Amino acid sequence: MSEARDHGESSRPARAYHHGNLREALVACGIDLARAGGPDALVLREVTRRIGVTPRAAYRHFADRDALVTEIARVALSEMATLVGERMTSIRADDALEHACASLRTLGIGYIDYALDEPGLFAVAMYGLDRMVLAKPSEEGHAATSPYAVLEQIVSAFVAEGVLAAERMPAAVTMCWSSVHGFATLATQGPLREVRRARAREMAEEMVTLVVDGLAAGRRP
Amino acid sequence: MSEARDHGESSRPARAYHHGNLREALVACGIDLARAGGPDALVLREVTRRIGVTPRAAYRHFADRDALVTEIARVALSEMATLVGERMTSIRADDALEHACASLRTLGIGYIDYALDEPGLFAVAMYGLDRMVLAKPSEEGHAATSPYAVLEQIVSAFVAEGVLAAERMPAAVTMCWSSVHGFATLATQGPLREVRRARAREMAEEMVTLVVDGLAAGRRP
DNA sequence: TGTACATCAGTGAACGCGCGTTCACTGATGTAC
DNA sequence: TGTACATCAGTGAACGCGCGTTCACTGATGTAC
Repeated sequence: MSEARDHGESSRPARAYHHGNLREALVACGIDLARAGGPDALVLREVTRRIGVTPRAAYRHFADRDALVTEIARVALSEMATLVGERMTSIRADDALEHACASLRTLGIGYIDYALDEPGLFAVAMYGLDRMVLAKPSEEGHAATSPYAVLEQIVSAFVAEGVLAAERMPAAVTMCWSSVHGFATLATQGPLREVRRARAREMAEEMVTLVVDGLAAGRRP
Repeated sequence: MSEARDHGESSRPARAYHHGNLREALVACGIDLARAGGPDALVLREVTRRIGVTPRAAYRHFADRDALVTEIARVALSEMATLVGERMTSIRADDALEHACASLRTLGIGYIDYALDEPGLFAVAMYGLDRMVLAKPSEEGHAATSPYAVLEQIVSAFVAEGVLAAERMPAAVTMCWSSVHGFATLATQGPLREVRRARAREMAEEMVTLVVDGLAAGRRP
């Protein structure tokens, strides 16, 4: 809900020739299509058709369809990050371990919630996920934006609290991400598609709890 | 490797008109295409082209493209089940808990191995996964064929051994499946695509170990 | 053992569709003087 | 303040592609008698 969200057609009287902000309109409309039908529905011609502009016009703003898809993936990813980020700020906890647990829960549930609420955008977001991981957290200034960097940070807190062996950290990160991503995928595009939304949320919460508790209870004698 | 695997063109002199076993040839060739490029590469016209038969001929054996895709998903799923099943038979363990742990590891790693070895077929298999879950294990006679049923059986052993609370079983099943499926998806179609195969296998083993150990160490005081 | 005929398993050509992308263009905008 | 002109942001029509699917058909096969 943070970026370009309203259609160009509504904002201005739409001058005959120069649209004004066609690029933003293309992205906004692309988001609508992606939301409704995932990556396959993100058809360049349909986007221009809806805006009431020639297909060719899109090429003034994007090199090709792929560039548009990538841009929308970026927006979706940042929407998800915003959702998680907002929830994260309201976490209050007494000790550090408790805080880490709550953060991990919030991150996992947030990831899944976004997928359940916006399955189409979630599917497109996976398209742009590549750079999310490959960029090392230390390399980028705004590490906190990337969900993956946030995950690493939280799990490292478990290590700092002596609850998780340092050498197990990579595996723990992988497990957290895989389980949450896997659930989101199964519930969104896979066999759990038929499960009612409310029930899916319950299942997600139980699963995330199990993951987090498993990690927190790993204290060695 | 269990079902139809060789091309029709190689097996017989290929009579001019009647192909002989076109249906099997369609499936075999479809598998080749799916293996090479996933669901999108599974193009009906291309299949018939390769076999050297009119597109129309396919409709003698399949209602439409979707029926062919479904059939290939079924084959892929059964290949995966076979792979896991074979590995499962060679498990030896002293006590029941140890056996359950080894089984769970084998199942998880097998699932991921199949995805890593056959990413295209894995992607198509997800297409046919729906019925795998929705069919309750008790309802079907050959419950052991479905990976999901096997998973439920193994996890229930953890409950029987008093290591896992009965009310947590559904969440545990979900977690196992999600983490393994999520990893397979990330490593196959997602951001972990770039990771070298050997490294991906290492990561998978570490992660599965973490999951299984977490479940086994859940003994309550 | 030979023939008639129903059935089976393909042919060959075409339909309509919608896509991404490219062509040479023209109308609108804003800046220099 | 007015005009010339470069630049920007679109138009409109078309290209080639490949897909899934349907038409009326014909050659091969096997069974009944």
